[in-house]
Amino acid sequence: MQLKPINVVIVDDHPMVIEGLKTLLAGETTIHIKNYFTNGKDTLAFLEKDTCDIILLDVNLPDINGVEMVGMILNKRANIGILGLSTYSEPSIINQMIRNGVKGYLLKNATSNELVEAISQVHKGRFYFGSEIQKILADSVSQDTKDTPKLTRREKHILSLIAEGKTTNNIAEELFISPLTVETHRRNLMQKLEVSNAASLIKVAIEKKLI
Amino acid sequence: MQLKPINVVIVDDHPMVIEGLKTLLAGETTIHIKNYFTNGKDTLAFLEKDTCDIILLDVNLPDINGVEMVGMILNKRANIGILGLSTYSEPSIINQMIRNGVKGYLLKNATSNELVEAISQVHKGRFYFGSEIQKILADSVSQDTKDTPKLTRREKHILSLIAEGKTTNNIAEELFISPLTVETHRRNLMQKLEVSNAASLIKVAIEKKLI
DNA sequence: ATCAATATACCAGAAAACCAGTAGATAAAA
DNA sequence: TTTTATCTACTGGTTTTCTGGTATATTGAT
Repeated sequence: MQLKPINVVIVDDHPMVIEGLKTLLAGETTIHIKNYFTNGKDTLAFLEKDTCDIILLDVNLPDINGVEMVGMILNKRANIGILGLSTYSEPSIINQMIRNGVKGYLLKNATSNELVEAISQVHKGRFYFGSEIQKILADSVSQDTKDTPKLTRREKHILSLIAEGKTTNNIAEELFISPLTVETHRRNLMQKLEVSNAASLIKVAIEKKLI
Repeated sequence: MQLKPINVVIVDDHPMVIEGLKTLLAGETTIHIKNYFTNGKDTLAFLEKDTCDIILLDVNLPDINGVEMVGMILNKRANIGILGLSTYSEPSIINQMIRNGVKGYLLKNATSNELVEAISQVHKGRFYFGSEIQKILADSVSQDTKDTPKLTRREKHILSLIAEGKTTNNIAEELFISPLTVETHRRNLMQKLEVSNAASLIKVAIEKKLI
């Protein structure tokens, strides 16, 4: 019945992990490990000529940054499903990976069942994020928002106008208020977000999702 | 066998959509529509006292912004799975919703099958994003990166220092170069990203994932 | 009705950023 | 080797932002 097994490529600089994955997937007739690589360069070279269904991609490769790697792979072969792999789980990295197009994420202590489940889900075009990962993502969101100072409606509005590159005078004209008032709001914004200029104001505002 | 149907609450300001959803789900014995609301306030009031498994949440509510709504719901009841619903599909909104914690996203033209599939996947703790949504997300990523001007290594470095709130002089000291040189880089950065001040420089740099 | 929060407004000086134009040094690619 | 890109640096002037104060009108909530 399994005429077409799922072709998987493993990318991880740690040979032990590769062996582990091979063992975990050994019994699965639906999954075929087509190849494995220990760095980004070789993987990309492989993808020049050949392809696969799923790539298990370690986040910490020696040569190429994991996040960029995702983009590069999908640039070449948009229909490969990428499953991120890592030992730890830093929320910001996971977030970036997702934004760049990974279809799933696994910790390296995943069980055989999880692994198979993840691969088959992603192969079906779905996403797979285990419960630990979901928890981590949820925590990172609440953490972001917890120590966010409250901005007034007016402040939020002016903040977004600053982000658009408008000057104090521009904003004053647009809102029919005095430039001096805009200045005050500007100052209050910087004080609340604990920064000392507009550039970092925008950075932390975006980090804290105020824009 | 279905002792515990999945309890679903529908939130949409358009009664027609609510009716449509009720009809589409009518035959499903595994899914029970527990309640429905046409605005955010009522929904939150309901969640004060009662709960459910899944919320089908329209993005364009009359009173509360859809993105914020997600946060508010999860704040009260973290284990409710939220499925975003909308007619159109603006990538940035979908991205925001996901970051705030929706577990899935559906277009309002979804078929009955998709709907049931989405609800049951999310109820199992998985994500559900239909192929259209995945395509939209993928496009938005490639669109972001396609018209991104190339920054030199030095420029990227200085860009990130600007984002940290450092002044031209600070940066010059840190890099052991003339403030005048930093000024030049600064200008080139603004020119490349087509902005006229540091605030918007940071904004578009983050949008284009250069930071 | 009163209190707290918000939005408004001002002065004045210092610091930093922005604009326009130019140009030498170096390093990498054609 | 010539070209191209990058990094470096300058002059001089204008605009904007930042800092440290102060202060009144308006609004929302108790």
